[in-house]
Amino acid sequence: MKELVKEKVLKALKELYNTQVENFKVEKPKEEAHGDLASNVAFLLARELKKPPVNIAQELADFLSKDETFKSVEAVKGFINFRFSEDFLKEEFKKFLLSGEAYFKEDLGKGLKVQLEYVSANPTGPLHLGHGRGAVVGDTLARLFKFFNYDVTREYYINDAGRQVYLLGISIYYRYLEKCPERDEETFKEIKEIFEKDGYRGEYVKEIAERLRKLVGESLCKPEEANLKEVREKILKEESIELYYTKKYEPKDVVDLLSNYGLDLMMKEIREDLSLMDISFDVWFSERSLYDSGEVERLINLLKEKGYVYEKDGALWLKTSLFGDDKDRVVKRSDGTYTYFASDIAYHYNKFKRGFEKVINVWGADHHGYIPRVKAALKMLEIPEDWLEILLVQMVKLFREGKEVKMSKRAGTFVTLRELLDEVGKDAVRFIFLTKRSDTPLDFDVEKAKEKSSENPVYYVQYAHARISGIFREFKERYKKDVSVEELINYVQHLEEEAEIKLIKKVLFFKDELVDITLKREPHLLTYYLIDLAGDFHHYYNHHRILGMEENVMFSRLALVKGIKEVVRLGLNLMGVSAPERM
RNA sequence: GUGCCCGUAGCUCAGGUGGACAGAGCACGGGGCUCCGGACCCCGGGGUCGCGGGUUCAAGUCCCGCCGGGCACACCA
Repeated sequence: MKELVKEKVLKALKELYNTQVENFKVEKPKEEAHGDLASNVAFLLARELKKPPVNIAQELADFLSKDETFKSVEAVKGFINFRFSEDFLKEEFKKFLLSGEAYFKEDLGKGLKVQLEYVSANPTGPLHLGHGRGAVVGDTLARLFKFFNYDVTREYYINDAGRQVYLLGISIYYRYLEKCPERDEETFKEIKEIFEKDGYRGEYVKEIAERLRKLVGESLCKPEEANLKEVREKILKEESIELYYTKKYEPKDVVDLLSNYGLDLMMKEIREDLSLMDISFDVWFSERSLYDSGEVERLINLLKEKGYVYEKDGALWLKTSLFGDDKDRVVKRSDGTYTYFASDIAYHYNKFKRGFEKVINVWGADHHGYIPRVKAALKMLEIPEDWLEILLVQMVKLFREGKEVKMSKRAGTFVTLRELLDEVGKDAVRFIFLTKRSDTPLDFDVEKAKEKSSENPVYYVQYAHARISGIFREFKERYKKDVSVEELINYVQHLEEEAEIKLIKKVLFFKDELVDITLKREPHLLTYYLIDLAGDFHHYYNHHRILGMEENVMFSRLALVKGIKEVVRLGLNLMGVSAPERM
C-alpha cells in the first residue's frame, strides 16, 4: 500500500513540478483521523520550490484527489493525508481472498544469498533459555526472508574444538571415575583437580558417565590397563545413538575419547531440543573441520602476508586496533595452539568464499564486545562492511509466582530450554520470546505463559483463529455445505460498516508490516500486529452476528473473517506458532 | 575505569532513520449475548516519556552532560 502511494506521489511531483525527491515518507499516522497513510513530502520540497509546505501540500492533494484509488486526499498543516476509497479496498481484499498469502509476497530479496547463523551454543551442556530466544529470533527471520524470496541458509556453528571440549571429556571422566569400585587414584586425583577448577557440574554429565558405564563397564577405571581401541570399538558397537565424533576422530587418550563421545551425546540433545521448537538447520558447521582442512592455518598465513600479524611474548597477534578494535588480539598462543578468534575469522572467511552475499549472526548480547575484532578482521580481508550483520539477543529471566528464578549452574537451579518447553509448550515459548525487542532483556513469567486467558497473548491470538474456524464449522453444520472463496468474493461489496472497512485495511496493511519487519530485522513486531488484529476481530465479533443473517450480510461477513483468519494463520506460521482449528 | 545497551502509566512493555493532542496489555472500579466459542467484549480513573542543557518550523525519537540499571572488557570459547 505504501509503495503504491509513493509511486502516485512521485508521478504527481513530476507532472506538477517536474521534480523528484528521494527520501520522503509515506507512513501510517498514529491517529486515524489523519488518514490511512500520510506523507511529509511537502516539507522536503519547500526549499527547492521556494514555497511554504502548506501550499505544496494543498496543490499535491488537489491533484491526487482525482485518483479513484482515494476517497480523499487532504492537506493538513503541510502533511498530506490519504484515505483509500472503499471500492479500491474491497477490490484489493478480493484479490487477497483469491490468492491467499501470495498476495503479501514481494520480491524483496531477489534471490540474494543470505546466511543466518544462530544458536551455535557450545555442545558442552543443554540449551538454556537465552539460546532458545536466539533460536526463535533467527528462525523467524529465516522464515520471513524465505517469504520474500531471499535464498536463505540456516546454519549452526558447532564449537567442537578447543579447551571446552577437553573439559567436557574431563568432566565425564571424573563422574565416571567417582563411581569406580577400584580405580587408579593417581589419575583420579589429577582429573579431579581439573574438574574442580573448570569442570561442568550439571547432572547431564553424570548421566553421560552412567550411559558410558553401561556400555564399557569398569574398563576405564585404570587407564593404563585400558585398551583404548577396544573400548572405542565397544562404544561404537553398543551405542544405539548415531556417533559422529567418536567414529571420525581417533582418540589420543581416554579423555579425548570421552570428549568425542560427550560431543555426540550433547549434539543429539541439542538437535532434539531445537526440533521440539520446530527449529531446524540446513547446515551444521563444525569448527574442528576448519582445523582439519588447514583453513585456520592458511587464513593466518594470509593475514601474515597482508602484514597484519606480529609476534610478541611468543604469541602471534593480529593488529585489529588498526581497524577500530581497542587493542590487538592473540590469534596463536605461545603454546602453538590457535585461539577461538583465529578459527572464527576462518569461519567467516569460509562463509564469504561459499558465496553468501549477506551474513547475519544472531549472537547472545554478552558477545557484543567481541564484534569490533571480528569486523576488524573482515576489513583486513577486504570484505565489504555491510556484508556481516550482527543481531544481539539479550538474556531471558525466568519468573515464577512473581519471583525471579535465579539461574546458576553451580547451585543447580538451572532451568533448561527443554524443561520450559515441557512445562509451557512450544507455542507459548516461541510467541513470548518474540514479545519484546530482542536487544532488551526478557522477563518470562511461567504462570502467565501457562494461563489460558487474556493475560496470555498467545491464546488471545490463537483464539481468534479458532473462533473463526468455529464459525465455518457451524456454517457447515447448519447449511450442510461449504463456502468457497470464489463464492465469497461476490459479497465483499456488501461490507459497508466502519468496523468492517477498518478490518479490511488492517488485513491489507499486513504486507507493509511484513516488509518493515523484515527490513528492520525486528520479528517481535509480528506479535504486536497480531495481537492488534486479534483484538479488532474479537471486538467486531462481539458486536456482529454472522450466521443466520440475511444472505448478503452473512456471506460478506464470512468473507471478512475468512481474510482475517488467513492473516492470523500466516502471521503465526511465520513465527512458528500453530494456528489451531479448535482449542 | 573504558565501551555498548537500557530508563515511557502502579506493573510488563510498544512507539526510537524527528512530524500532527504520548499508546497497549495487566492491575484497580463498574458493566455485557434466551442467539455463530465468555480463553471474548464495553466503560472509567491513571504519565514532568530518568534529570538538565542544546540542535530544529517540529524532540519520547538526534547531540552533550549528569543520575540510575544491565552487559562486556583473557594467550576462555
